[in-house]
Amino acid sequence: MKRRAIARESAAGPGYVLEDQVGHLLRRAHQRHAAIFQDMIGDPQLTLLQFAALVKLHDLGEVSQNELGRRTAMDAATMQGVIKRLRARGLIDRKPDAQDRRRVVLSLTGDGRSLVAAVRPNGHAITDETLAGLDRAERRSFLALLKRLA
Amino acid sequence: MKRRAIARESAAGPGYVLEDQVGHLLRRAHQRHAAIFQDMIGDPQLTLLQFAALVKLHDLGEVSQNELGRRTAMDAATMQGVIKRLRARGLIDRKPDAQDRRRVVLSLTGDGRSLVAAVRPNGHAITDETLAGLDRAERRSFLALLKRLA
DNA sequence: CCTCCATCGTTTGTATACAAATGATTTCTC
DNA sequence: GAGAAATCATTTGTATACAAACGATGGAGG
Repeated sequence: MKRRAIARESAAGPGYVLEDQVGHLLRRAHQRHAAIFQDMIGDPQLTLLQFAALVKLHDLGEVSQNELGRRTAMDAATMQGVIKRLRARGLIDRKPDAQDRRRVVLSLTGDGRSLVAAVRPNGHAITDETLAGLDRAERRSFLALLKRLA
Repeated sequence: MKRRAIARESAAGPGYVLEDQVGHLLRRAHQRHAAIFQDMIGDPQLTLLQFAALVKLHDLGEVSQNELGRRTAMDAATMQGVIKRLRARGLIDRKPDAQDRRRVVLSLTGDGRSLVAAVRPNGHAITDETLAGLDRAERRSFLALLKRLA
């Protein structure tokens, strides 16, 4: 049965179905999550990456821009834009690093801390909604496997 | 034990760790897959979405632009750009739809078909490399769960 | 047959993503 | 300690992503 199916696919073509590919499924799952995030985060202006940068910066206190990028999986050029927009909203401060003059030290402003306090709790509901359809055991299993791929 | 941990997190903060969130993990897994794709697809100019559009168009023969977008999970504006670049490379033809004058019918050119034939086999190796680290059973399980989220 | 509504493809504007190159600095190495 | 290599932040250029608004067309209902 299995063998027949494989033989038929090989004859008819490469048996490559776009909808079954990990990459395509990862992309669609991420799309869906992004939509849920925008719906539920509570601040329509805030994007996924901006939220990630704010939360991480809140946890770290002070970091250089590139370091924050590494911690949030953004490259330097992308981080550039994200930080620029967060600074424009007055959520982030920057000052030169005393030890290393190449670096810029980032930190949250009062508004930034307030916003994190206000929206971070929504993160749990967003995660929950993203995983809706999976039960407890399935979620645990899925997250464990996904973590090994990331 | 579990209760202690939860209580401590609630006291210290929301217990929201960026690295453990589905959204962040989905994003990083997709990033890694995209890098593997660019490495292994065989045509450095070809992107993930362009590949998806070509493969889907190969399977369907002829479709309208919006329809192809639906089949590949791209919105109309994104599809616009993807098709424009594929047309610029001479991989795709377009002609007006006889029945519906709003529509444009897309199809692969000879070059387009050749390219699909040349690079689609690499898709399997890309999927394989993306899932490296998971054994057969884990892959099956992961893909089944991911499909339910997408 | 005519108006309302949906769909099609397009454009504009904003926000990722990342390669590649840049100038300023720091660190590494001999 | 000087030259080489690496790191930092930035800029440029290309390619997604998607909301929103657009004009053109199509279909449905009265």
